[in-house]
Amino acid sequence: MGKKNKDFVKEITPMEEDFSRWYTDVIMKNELVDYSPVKGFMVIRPYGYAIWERIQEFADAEFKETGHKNCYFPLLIPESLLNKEKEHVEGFAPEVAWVTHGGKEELGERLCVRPTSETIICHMYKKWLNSYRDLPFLYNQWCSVVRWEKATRPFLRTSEFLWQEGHTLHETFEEAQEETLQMLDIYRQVAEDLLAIPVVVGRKSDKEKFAGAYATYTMEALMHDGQALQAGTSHNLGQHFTKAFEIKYLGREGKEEFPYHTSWGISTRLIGGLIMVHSDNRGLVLPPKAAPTQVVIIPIAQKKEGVLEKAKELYEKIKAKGIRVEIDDNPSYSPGWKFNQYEMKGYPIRIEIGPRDIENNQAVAVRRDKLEKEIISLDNIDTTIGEMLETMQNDMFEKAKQHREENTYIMDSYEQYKKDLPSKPGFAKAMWCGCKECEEKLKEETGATIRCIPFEQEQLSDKCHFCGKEAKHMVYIARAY
RNA sequence: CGGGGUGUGGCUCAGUUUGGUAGAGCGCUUGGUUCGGGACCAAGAUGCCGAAGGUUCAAAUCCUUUCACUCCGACCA
Repeated sequence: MGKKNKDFVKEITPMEEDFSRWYTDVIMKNELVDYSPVKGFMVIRPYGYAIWERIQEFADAEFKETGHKNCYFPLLIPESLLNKEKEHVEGFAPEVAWVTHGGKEELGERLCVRPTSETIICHMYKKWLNSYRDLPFLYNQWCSVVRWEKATRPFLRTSEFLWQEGHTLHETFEEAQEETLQMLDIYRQVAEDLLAIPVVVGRKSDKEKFAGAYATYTMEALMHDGQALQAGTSHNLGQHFTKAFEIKYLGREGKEEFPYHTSWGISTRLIGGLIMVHSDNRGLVLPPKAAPTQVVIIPIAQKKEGVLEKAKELYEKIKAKGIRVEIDDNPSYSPGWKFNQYEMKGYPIRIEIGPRDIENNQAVAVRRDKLEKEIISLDNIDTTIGEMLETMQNDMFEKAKQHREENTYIMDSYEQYKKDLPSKPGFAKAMWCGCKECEEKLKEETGATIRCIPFEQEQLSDKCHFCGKEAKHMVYIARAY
């Protein structure tokens, strides 16, 4: 025994040493993704995709619960459609990919690979909407979009990413606003209840809002290294697109009306957030609800009589409880090897069962976030494990929340902030007058941006931290991914 | 787009300065002994040394060209 073959061991760069290397190591060594032949694109491997499926399942259930239906729109959008909403084209123009040929023929009109689907969906909605009786339109699609990025990182920023985009039409502004906020709250639940990532919810500044939106709402999470991550957005698009696309209907008063429009999305970026918030130097740590497999059973000395049988019995018992469980009875790896593998992969709970345990009617359970061995009785083991998973989920959320709070502070003065920023990353709360000049100055001088104007406001001062004029909002500021 | 770096079995690399016909560890295959924190023994399989051209009796190694990837700065969910 011993750690002889250490060359082969998949050591992960410690995050204190190089956060970015650490992140890549965790992703690559756990085989979540692989690099594709086309630069900036990513191949999502089965384990990475399984995490995405957890998110999909959770979010989709919420969408259905609130009356939404899924559909699918084409990948390619004619240039003329994209051009219909001016701010929108300008916002996305630098990063769209174009298709110019079909077979050998050059196309009369270029087609863009969707960077988002507002335009093509509006084009269809125009055909589908006739009367106020048809409203609301509550549709969503799960798909991928392409944005030609210069610098990419797996999950956080890739040229193609999987996401979900919901697009709704409503009779009134208020209804659209309600929908926008409702969907943001569902996203908050995905982040907090499923992924155990605490988020700050609020509105984006005009500078940071979606190209063509009336208002953009966001949830912002804080990563281990003190940088912020925009984890989901919901836009109230007003009538910008519906007017540009001439989506009209006959209203209650017999007059032609333009509906109010929303769109909202979350993407595989959430997986990047999940990794950066919870994981450690040994690899992934997955919250139980988001983990593809929640429990792995490792039989010890499995050739000895009764061990494998007992392990299988445990497996069946735990599985019957609705817990996602696996058993690893591969004889060619030692238990120590397996322990390390599953720790790296972030399996929430590992159960060891060997001859000694069977004699004592017990098993050893280890929680991935704590890594402490705990002896549990085989009686009611299914219930015990169920409870452990639940506690673990809550503990992970609390731990992340505590980290965020420890790294959130009130900006003293802007001058001081500039000095402190390199050594003190995290969320800074500050007052802002609302003008674009202050916002641009901040970005230019520090690289940090106004992440959002949180719904939960605090009156820190009545003067803008940047220009000293009358303050309108309290904002969260951070460097972002 | 500017600056640096790297291309050698599946992976991580050595070998390049000073040319001499391809190396290591791990992984993989087969068999056996093991199994409570990265086991061991034995026997195997795997390479147009990123690509093209040149110099030479001889090139992974020297020269030229080219391609790819990667890191750091400007832009972005």
